[in-house]
Amino acid sequence: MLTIGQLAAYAGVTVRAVRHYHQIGLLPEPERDASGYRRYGVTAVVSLIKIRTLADAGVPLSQISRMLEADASAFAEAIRTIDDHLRDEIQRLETSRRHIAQLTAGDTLALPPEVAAYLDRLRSIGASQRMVEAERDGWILVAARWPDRIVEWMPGKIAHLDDPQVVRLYRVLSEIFDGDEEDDPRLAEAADIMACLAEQAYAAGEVLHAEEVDDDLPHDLIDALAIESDPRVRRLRELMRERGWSGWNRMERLPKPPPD
Amino acid sequence: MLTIGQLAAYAGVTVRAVRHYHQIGLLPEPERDASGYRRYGVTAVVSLIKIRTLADAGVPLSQISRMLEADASAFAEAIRTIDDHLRDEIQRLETSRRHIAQLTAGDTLALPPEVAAYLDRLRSIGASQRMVEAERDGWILVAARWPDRIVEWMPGKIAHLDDPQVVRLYRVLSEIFDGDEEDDPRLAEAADIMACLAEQAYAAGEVLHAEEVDDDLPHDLIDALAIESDPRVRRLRELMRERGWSGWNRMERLPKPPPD
DNA sequence: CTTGACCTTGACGCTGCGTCAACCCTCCAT
DNA sequence: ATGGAGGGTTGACGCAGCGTCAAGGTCAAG
Repeated sequence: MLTIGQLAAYAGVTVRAVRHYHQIGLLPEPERDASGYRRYGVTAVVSLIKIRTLADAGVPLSQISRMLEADASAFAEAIRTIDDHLRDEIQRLETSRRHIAQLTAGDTLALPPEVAAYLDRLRSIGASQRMVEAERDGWILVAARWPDRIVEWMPGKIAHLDDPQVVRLYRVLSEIFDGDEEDDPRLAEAADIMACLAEQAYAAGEVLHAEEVDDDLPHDLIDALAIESDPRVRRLRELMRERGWSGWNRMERLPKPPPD
Repeated sequence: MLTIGQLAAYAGVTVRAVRHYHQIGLLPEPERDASGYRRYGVTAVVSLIKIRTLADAGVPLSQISRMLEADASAFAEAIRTIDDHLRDEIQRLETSRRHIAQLTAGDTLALPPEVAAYLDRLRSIGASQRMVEAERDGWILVAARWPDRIVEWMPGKIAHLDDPQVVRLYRVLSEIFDGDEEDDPRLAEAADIMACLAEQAYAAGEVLHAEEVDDDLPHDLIDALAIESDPRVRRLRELMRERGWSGWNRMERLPKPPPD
């Protein structure tokens, strides 16, 4: 007659595990001796070894009792099911590994490398750290909504940065937002450039029409993000409105210039 | 301002997950509106997306906040650690898959194929189902203790089954244990054969010496197993004792024939 | 006014045990 | 006889990451 410790040692498991198997009814509780100790016969050893064999192979404890009673075909079927689960789990983890290999701190987190390249380019033309971070967060919002299309958009965006007007715009905006003047006169200059760029884009037919995008939320969020990160964006929007454009990131020509 | 449902939908997670992140302090609790609803700003969206990006890559939630604040080198280090864990986990599961592929119902469970072959051979020479199952359980005990050495022992064991005496022995034992006679006369015949075989083995120097095996427990268990599966084994042991042999599975010549 | 879709907190469930806590039993050396 | 080490006993919480009720309060629309 064996004690629980001897049984566990023989089968290569912990005492706690054996008690757990009792609790869930996987291994029957044995008789107790006079002092209340569990006393095991050899059949318990054999059962426990079988249980561990299946458990080590990845069979969930809840299915082991069924499998020990199953006939060959039911057993094989159960094995297939479990193997499928294992395969799925391995795939999941391997996907995780591939993802994690792509991760870097800072700009590239939650963004495809194309966008990271765009942000690097932004920095190199003189955009401030704050500016780049704000852009990054905006693109994170876009990437979450259109993870595939964003990659198509980036080449155009990057090319756009060759335009001296755009460079000037980002520099001016950087200066404005790095300063703390409530009503910086350069806001007007920025608005002028943006209106001019919008005009060019409109002339080239590049302004998005409402139907092309199924969902306004990302743009609204980016708006909110910009305002949250610096309230002077609100003033910038007003200035754009005066110049006949509705927004600040997704521009639309206002139906009528408001009489002032 | 977004509700929790809108926030969750945008980031592609469940509402429950967002609340969980609040609970563990991963995502800060936002302000509440007049009715007690949580109201989220855009920064929460960006944070949540970053959190999901890391979580989807297999980063444990408990480490995500640290990683979001880490510099590039600490981040990379953390990534390595997590990747190592993922690799280990994948290996574990792949090991499980290899194990599970080997599993079959019945005889081969918890036994190497060599032993299964031995058991098949046993059946083919006329051993009864009960007999084979008892042998199987015994070998399970042995395999648990000496998983490597058992494979070396099997060829000899299988060859042993070519001996007509052994065949006769198993048939007689099968008949005895399939019947229900308390004191079957064939027990004596079985004992005679076993004694004879023991004599041959002893002469060939094949009897194990006590020092060769570091551990008696498996043999003791097999003894107990046999007695548990059929009490008449006890009688068989007595008969062996009368013939000058100590045991029934691991035999030793008794020091002196007891004067009767 | 009702209905249905959201929101709130609180709590248990899952998987397979690890790890106290607080106490009892046995055996061995002194 | 005694004391301590090394067993055993039940009971309970903890872990990871949420899913899933329960039992409500709120909001927008018909």
